[in-house]
Amino acid sequence: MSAAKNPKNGKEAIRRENVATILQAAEAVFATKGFSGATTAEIAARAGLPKPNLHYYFRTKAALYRAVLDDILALWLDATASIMVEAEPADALRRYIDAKMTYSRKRPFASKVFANELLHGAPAVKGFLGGAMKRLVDDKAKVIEAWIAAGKLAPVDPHHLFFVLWAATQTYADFDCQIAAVLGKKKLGSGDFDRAGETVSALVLRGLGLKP
Amino acid sequence: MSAAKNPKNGKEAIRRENVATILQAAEAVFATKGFSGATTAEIAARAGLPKPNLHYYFRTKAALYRAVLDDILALWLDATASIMVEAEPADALRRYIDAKMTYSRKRPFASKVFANELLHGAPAVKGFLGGAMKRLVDDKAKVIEAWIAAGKLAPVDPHHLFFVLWAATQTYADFDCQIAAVLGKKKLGSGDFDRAGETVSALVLRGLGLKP
DNA sequence: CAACGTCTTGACCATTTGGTCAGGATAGCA
DNA sequence: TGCTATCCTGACCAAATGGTCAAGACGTTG
Repeated sequence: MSAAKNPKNGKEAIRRENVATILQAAEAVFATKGFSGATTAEIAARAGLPKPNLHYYFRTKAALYRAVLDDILALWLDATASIMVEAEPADALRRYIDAKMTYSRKRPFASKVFANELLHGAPAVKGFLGGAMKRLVDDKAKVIEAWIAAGKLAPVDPHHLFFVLWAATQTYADFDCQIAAVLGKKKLGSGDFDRAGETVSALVLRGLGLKP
Repeated sequence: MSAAKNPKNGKEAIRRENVATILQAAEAVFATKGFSGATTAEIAARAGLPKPNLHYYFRTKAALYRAVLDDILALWLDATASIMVEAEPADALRRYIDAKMTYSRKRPFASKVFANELLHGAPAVKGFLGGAMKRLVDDKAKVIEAWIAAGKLAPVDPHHLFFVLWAATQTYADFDCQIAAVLGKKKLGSGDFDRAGETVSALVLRGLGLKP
């Protein structure tokens, strides 16, 4: 096995590692500073690399931003896995809320970068929103409608249900500092996220006529 | 009555008008570009003034941002008016949701500026969050708890209830482009906001054991 | 081991941008 | 009418920042 084919050694490994390091640093900086506020110098410093080296891997700041965003979009499409006709509604929704809440706790930077992108009109992901994401949501909305038609769920607009679920879960990542401040804490702990998940689940499930 | 005391004429009126125009332009630009992405040149252009004139009224970009933010914080503290012990829970909550949703529809820029500020760690409003806002929310949380104690409401963590309500209503201002894209529309119309308000109200009220 | 392609980096550049300044215009007032 | 305070603005500047470049280091391969 040549080094070129073994990802653990050689230049291929160097590239892989550096790209990963840069993406991670970039996600953090874009999350806390926004696209315009982030500087390539800061990202490079956080990645522990000289700036020109960063530009060697990603020619422009915009290209780096796109790469970070692409990573995040991939995450997005997964979480809905539990929503399928065969599943028990209460179970599926509980799982979905839990998945989204976990994502907010574990990948807050990703959520923030995405939120920031949306806030500014989604210049870089408009295509995704109206394309892959719309198709996915339309699809899952049909599942909800099927549940309603089967009398398993109180009538509700499925799309708006999703908007509420996204908002209620992502708010704990995006606006964590507000929530922490109002709760009188310095930072949110896993206990807060548990409580949040329970509250959202209880509200939504009972709101849909299901047993929490 | 001297001109100086009559706000409709004279230099005082000029100042008032220019300040208002600048604040409005700034709110729009800060909302769509963020603090770092906004340029004083663009704000000035939008306000129809030369840049140095803008700096005449607001010495620095940061000062202008603070002024915009202060306007927004004032709005924030009002919406909760309907939450009081004497009120009927279902009625009060419906009103609150409606007020927040209206605010999302009518003042989307304000919501976005605030969201942007929170996303970036609230450097400029941390004091407000842990101060006036925390006190207000703690106060309103006691009202919710009183309702629960009186058996008018299913048990729920009052703070997290508020977080969910904020998220569910503000998402229609902050992330409008995502919602529009998923709904297959160019822009959200008042019909969408109506439907959103109904959905949130129905979910939350039933979720709290109330009649929607 | 030599030659080649990939990676690394200090120094540098052009542009953007927040902010300044000096002097002119204008409103209010004696 | 003339004096003062406020308002307006074209021209300008220093700092920050995205991006470049040329030269050197390093791993890989024939």
